[in-house]
Amino acid sequence: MAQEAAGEGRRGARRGDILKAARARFGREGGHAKATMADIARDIGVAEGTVYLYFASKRELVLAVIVDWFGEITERTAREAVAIKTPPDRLRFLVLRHFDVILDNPELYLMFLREVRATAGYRRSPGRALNRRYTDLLKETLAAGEAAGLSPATMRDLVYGGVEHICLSAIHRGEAATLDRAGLAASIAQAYARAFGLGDVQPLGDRLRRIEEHLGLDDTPG
Amino acid sequence: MAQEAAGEGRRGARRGDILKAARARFGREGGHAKATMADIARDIGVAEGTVYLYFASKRELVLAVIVDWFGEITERTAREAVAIKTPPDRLRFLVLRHFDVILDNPELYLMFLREVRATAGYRRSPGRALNRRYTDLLKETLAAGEAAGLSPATMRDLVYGGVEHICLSAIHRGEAATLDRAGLAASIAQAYARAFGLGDVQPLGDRLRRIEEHLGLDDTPG
Amino acid sequence: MAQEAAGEGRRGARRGDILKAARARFGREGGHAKATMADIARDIGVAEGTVYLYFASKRELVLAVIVDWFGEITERTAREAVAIKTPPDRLRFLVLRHFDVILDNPELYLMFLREVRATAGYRRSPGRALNRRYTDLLKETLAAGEAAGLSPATMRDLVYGGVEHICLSAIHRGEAATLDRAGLAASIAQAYARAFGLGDVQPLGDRLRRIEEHLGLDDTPG
Amino acid sequence: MAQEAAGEGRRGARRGDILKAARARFGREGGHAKATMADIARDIGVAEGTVYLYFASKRELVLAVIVDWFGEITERTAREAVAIKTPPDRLRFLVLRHFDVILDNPELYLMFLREVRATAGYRRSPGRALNRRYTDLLKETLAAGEAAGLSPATMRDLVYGGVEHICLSAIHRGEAATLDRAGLAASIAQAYARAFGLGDVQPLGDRLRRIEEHLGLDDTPG
DNA sequence: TATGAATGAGAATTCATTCAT
DNA sequence: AATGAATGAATTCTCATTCAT
Repeated sequence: MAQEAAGEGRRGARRGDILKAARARFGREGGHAKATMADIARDIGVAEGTVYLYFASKRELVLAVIVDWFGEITERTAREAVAIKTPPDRLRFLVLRHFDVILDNPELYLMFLREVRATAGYRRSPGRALNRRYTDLLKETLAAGEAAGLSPATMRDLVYGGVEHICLSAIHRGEAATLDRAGLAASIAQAYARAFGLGDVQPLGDRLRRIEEHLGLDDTPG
Repeated sequence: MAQEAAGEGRRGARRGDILKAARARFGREGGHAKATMADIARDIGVAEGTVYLYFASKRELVLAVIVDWFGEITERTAREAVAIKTPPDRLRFLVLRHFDVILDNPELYLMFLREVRATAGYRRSPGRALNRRYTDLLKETLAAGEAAGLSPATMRDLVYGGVEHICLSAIHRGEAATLDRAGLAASIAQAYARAFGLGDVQPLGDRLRRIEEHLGLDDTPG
Repeated sequence: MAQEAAGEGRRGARRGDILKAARARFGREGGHAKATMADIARDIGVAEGTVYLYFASKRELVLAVIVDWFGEITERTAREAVAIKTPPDRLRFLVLRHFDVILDNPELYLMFLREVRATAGYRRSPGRALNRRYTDLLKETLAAGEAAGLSPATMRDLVYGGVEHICLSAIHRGEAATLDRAGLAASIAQAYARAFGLGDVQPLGDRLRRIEEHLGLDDTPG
Repeated sequence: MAQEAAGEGRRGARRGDILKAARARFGREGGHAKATMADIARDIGVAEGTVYLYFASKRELVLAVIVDWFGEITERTAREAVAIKTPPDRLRFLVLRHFDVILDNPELYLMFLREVRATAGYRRSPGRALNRRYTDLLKETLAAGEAAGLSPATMRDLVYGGVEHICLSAIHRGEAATLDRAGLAASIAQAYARAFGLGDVQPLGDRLRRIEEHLGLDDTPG
């Protein structure tokens, strides 16, 4: 039972210590490139060789940290998402969550982008499954939409890509801290809902037209 | 005047040779990380030290290559974009162009993402102005639309981020070559047009104002 | 008695398991340098520390494997050699056997060359006695010869060195498998028999001279 | 002209310094395994990186040292050998020379055996040609003799293998210094001359043919 | 007897940058 | 303007051996 928790037991505990120390180091400015195996070993008071008893190489440790981190996020996100019933609300929730994921751990996210996603063997990596579970939450939500010519996967890429880009831009401008995550998430979710014909969101133009007609205003004044 | 042309004069010619060789090296698999200053010097038959007479450091050379590359793209895109009158068509054109930019030179684009945009001093860098001119083409196009709560800059980020994400995903899956760029660009442009209310004959804001005036509502409520 | 058999008793059995696993590992491409103590322990399902209860160090295990291996070979060779009565036949037999020893276990033989024979303490090592018994079989055979100025030990070194060199050359050329061991052994044994005046082998030149004289042919025609 | 000497010129001089320092280090007890690149660099007062400007890796340096050493030996041996006319004398000379080569630089010789000859790519390596030139001196000498069923290459292997074995045995016994090289060389050369029918005024084959013709025997019996 | 987690020293290699000529 | 030889810091990974349990 304790074994099952994958964090108990002498071996599991030590492995957990290493992962924790590594995540902290990798999360610092400069990311995993600046962190050395010696640093991590020293942080938890073991010999360098000891780290290699648990992770065969630095790259493996990097990947393990990401899997570990993404696992937590996915777990939590999936748990919370089920409580949100309507697609538009769920979309807003997932967009906001992605803002949090990136802005709270930019270095880890960049590490994921560069080291995991950009890897040839990624499709079969253990990280792949986790990431898939995470992004599938959005894909399923978007599948409720009815966008002409766009597959759910493409819609998902558009959403995550857009959020990612906004976050990285903000980080680069040094405005990450002051970003109105919730507000942006709401606006963006609404925009995408319109884009993908999600929920009962009706194109703004159509709604305006109805009002204009009702009021007897010309279609194209002056 | 000859200097202005940036390609005239003995000095300009040599500088151009270096830029060309560097762009070729940086564009290869592995990008600029795998390319050494010695490689570049050897390619054009000069000594290593000579490169430093034109570029103070490798980083500076990297930035110069990007500015050079982006300059060409921006020039061409701006020239071609003016011929396209309606915002929806222009949006589709710019989306397709971004697909081409990334998929034709993935290594250079990644270099731009990591090395240029991710730089503290980016805002004042010469590359910044060029990139701004490039992305402003889209920003202006999108400004014609009006989505509640989204600034033109944010809309632009959403569009470019989405395209970027789709391209990188395709590259990672090894499906970059078979991507239906034109088809995807059309669908995506349409989706964003819906998202941002683009393509309506008249900007939503103007129409709303007319309605508000007609109803005798205040200009700035609450 | 049980101890003497070196294979009886709980302790003897485990020791034997380790030796067997080590010999297999050491015999692989790369030899003992590539084999780790952990490999060997894992092969027989014991902990690394356990191996050290039977062999004080890796070096000791290496030596024990060689003694073990050479013991078998010597035993068998001595047993079979007694049946061969004439020195020339015995020489051929021992040459062929040496081809077999080296070509069937090149890695073990190289290990013997480098690790055992090249050791300062070799003369007193347990392996020394065995190897001596093995090579003495040849030395005694050659002692029957009457070579001017060559001690039996030197003659033995010449023979074994020659065979060794031919085998290693063949291995390096990748021709070890196609070597005509028996044929080569016969020719080589005959050459050495002539060299050392062994048995009734008379120098070819002398025999020819007798024939030439008998036929009345000139010594140096044309 | 100075360039031709392959040791002149600034670059050649530095390369020569490194080779010299490396040969000295590799020749010490423990051989090249114990010598570090840092040792060699320090010996001649340059930075570690400098060594890598002349030799791409430690292995390449090892091979270069061997080629350099063997080149000298071959040059000298070939030069001196031409003055010795009769095969038996030449055989004795080459045997003695091999004693000198091994006993004067046992560590370098072992390095050659392990690192060069035992290498898959050896046949095409630059060292191969040199070694071939060296051993061919003996092969040609032995070709004058005729031993039933033994190719000149095999005869050469027997000779060099025998000498090698005697030397290594002497080294291992700590008797290398007191070895009577000249005396042994004479006896051994004589033994091999007998073995291979060398030293007879006329090749055995020719004499046999004459006898066969005299007796009216067929050219190709059986 | 057996375990197996922990140790820790040790060495090759890269490459942007400099500066004397 | 051009050369190109020299620099040297910086980090990963291996594995025989030990010893507390």
